Amino acid sequence: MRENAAARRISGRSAVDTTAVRILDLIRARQLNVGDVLPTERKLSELTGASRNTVREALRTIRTYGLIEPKPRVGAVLADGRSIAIQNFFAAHMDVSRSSFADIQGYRRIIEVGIGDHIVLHASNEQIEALDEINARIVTSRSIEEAAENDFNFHMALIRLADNRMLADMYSFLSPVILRIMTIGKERRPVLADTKAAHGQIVAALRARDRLAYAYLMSRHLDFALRFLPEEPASDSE
Amino acid sequence: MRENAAARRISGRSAVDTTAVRILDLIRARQLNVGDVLPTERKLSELTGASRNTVREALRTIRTYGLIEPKPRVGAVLADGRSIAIQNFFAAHMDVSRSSFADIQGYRRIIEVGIGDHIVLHASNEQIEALDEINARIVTSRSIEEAAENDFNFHMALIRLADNRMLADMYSFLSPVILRIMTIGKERRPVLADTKAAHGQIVAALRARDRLAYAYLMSRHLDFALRFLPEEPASDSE
DNA sequence: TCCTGAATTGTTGGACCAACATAACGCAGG
DNA sequence: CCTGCGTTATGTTGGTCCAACAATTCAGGA
Repeated sequence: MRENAAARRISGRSAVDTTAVRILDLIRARQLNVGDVLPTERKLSELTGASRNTVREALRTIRTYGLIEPKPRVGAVLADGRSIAIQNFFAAHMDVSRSSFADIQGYRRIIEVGIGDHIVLHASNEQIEALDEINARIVTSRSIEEAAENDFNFHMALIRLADNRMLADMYSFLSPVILRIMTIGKERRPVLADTKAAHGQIVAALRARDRLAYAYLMSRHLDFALRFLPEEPASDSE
Repeated sequence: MRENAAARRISGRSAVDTTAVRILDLIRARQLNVGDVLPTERKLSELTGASRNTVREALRTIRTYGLIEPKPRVGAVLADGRSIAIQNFFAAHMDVSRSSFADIQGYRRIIEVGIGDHIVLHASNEQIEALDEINARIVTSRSIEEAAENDFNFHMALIRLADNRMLADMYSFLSPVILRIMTIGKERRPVLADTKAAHGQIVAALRARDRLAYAYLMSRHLDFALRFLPEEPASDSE
């Protein structure tokens, strides 16, 4: 145990860090994949020579990365929690509230116009049809909140067609703010049919694989929404 | 204490999670900034009603986010370890999902191509000239890291011309990973003159206010970079 | 200036709990 | 007597807590 501490000192890292590295090495060495289980904490304690508390702190680190999900009775399960982990990272580091509505809408515009090329080139006809289905739900909304949610779902489905996890993660991270923007917009101008029509045109452009039309229509659609937003920044959500 | 744990169980979260949230709330409530110190673990244990081990696990989570750095004798210090934290985060995930690099490059492409319109319409000639200046520094780089940094600075300057806070925040958030991608790319193919030339063409397109040329050149530039990324990136460094 | 002591994190070992899965057991019915 | 089923005992595991010691660092006094 004492020489363990010495080795730790040499490597410059704490026992928890070295333990975390060892566990990650173990995962790599055993070629574990998502769904496989890690040895129990007590076993890991034996394997690494560290105490169970140290192992737990190391596992906590790996867990924060979204790589494992502990399951009682069976052990830690290799997970694919990348999305959630990224969202937590964003939440911990970025202060969305300091951005203005215009900023976020501008960001959306760059993104949603920008993904047009990829969608036109790679999306299947079925996927595009599915967009129509989602779009149809907007006019059935019973409340403004529900309408905003349906609106967001349409745009989120579009984002997903871009086939880029980072993008999807960022969007779901921003979803509360975007929903808030949409809600405010619909409060000021509650014409769901117009929104549905605009979405419909966008889908039609995709169906025709017309990237220029898509870019134009999407850009106009988002600009239009911006026109009905107040100047204030996105203060306190939730 | 026992009923405390029970209440936590009911709230759906673990004691560690709620403790982490409470500590983050504490940081926010006290308006703590980088360099300020958190209460000691024992104090936090009293404040949150959780045991010291639980507090330690919560602190470990926050630490993994790079928000604090523990210092013996004084307590945890609010830190700006974002870069390292994000690098570690992606390093931990590269082994699992190899598509991360492609994801990020795809994201960059959407963004950097997408901001062309705004730059062409709103950037001043002086701002565009400044890009040339930044670009010139690339060939003076003395090391690969410095070259990557100069490369990134050029792209970051472009992003800033988009005049969108959310965008700039996202980019600086991702900067550690982008820098790493650039470093790897330059290690494989260290031709700085080519990069400078590609950047120069992009700036020329902006100067001519030619948005189509910009989109084409930028898209090609980023695709080109992607071609020199390994299939299995980020094999253990340091 | 140097040194002692105190405070704090780092680490360890141990303990208990709740949840859960499995094995062992007992009982009714054939 | 055997078989099948429901029930109970048992063991394992993560979650939490406690007490103790080592290592480090700083404050303050000799």
